Amino acid sequence: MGTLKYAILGLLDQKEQSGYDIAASFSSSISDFWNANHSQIYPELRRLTEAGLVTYRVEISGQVLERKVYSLTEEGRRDFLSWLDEEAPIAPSPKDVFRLRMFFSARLSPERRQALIRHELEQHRDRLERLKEKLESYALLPAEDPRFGDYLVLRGAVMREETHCCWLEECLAETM
Amino acid sequence: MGTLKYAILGLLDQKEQSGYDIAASFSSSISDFWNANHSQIYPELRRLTEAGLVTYRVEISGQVLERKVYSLTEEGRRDFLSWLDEEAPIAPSPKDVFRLRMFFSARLSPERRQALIRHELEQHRDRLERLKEKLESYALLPAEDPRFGDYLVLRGAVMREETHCCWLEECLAETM
DNA sequence: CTACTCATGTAAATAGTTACATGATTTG
DNA sequence: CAAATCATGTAACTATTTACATGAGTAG
Repeated sequence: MGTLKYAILGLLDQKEQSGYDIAASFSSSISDFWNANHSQIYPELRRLTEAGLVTYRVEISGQVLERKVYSLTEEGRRDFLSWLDEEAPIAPSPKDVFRLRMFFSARLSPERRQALIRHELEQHRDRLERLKEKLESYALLPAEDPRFGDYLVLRGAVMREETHCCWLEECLAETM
Repeated sequence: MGTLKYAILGLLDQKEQSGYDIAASFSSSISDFWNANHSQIYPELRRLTEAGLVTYRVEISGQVLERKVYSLTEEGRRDFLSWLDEEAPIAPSPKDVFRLRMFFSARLSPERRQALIRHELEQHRDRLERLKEKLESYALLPAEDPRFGDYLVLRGAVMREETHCCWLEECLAETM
């Protein structure tokens, strides 16, 4: 699909930044629906530069440390906006190792099945707490605010985790 | 992670079957949390055979058409059951192209943003209907039934889709 | 006899992870 | 001065997708 390309173009559309900054975004805000390591980002930035969709200037931090600050070209912005506007078919259901385990869980003892569910539930409750805290920092934003997209997806992530926890609790209850 | 390996071993643990059958499972029941094409399955079955985790016998359908029926070896079953019993750390949030688009959606006109959401919602409502119909065929199963895992994950898939539809409806409402 | 399903594979390309490799800058 | 963070890259491997390739069996 080449989605990484558009994730990067979209971040650069918001503000010019380095590969390192992009990697940092993928480990924080965006990590609730996309991620990529620097080892994937740097080569992609090279390809985007070669394709003329982004350019960079070199900044020096301190005495020598180089920092390549990337920004979109006209063509890059056009490409991004045209991707953003596409009505795509929905993605196949995401892969989920835990659900796979539950699918096969009739082969476990009731005790072990419950232990696995409890372990999963604990971790998802932590994630949910973290997300809720983040969400609080966004009061209800108007739809015109440039950060409205952030708010929508964060709200979606909270709902997703809440439902997942809820499902796990039901699984526990039904196996007791 | 090598999850495909355990998905295949788990299916073979349920009953002996061919690569073709496994591929069919990945396009139906299991597709709500895992999938793989036959081009990934056949090479994996070869590797599992070489590793001594599965064996096969050749069946002939009709006059000549060969069908390799795979089953678990003792070692294969041990390996599968030990994987099944592992308490693993939760997976990173799944990648989701639509959420990525929504994250950037401040760059769209309100009309286009709404059109994208409505398009997504229609498709997820269809998927939800299909899942609900499937779920009806499972009455409440006792936790001891070998098909109880199927029931749990199907219930989880319904909840996941319901929440996703719910989120999309909220997105629509808040942008109007 | 045509279209669909059964059945098995390989090849080539893209996507993604983990490890290797290096060195500067900042903070405590 | 040690540890964390800033900063950029490559190499090797694993995972996944799409396309190529072939042919038998079945139902209408």
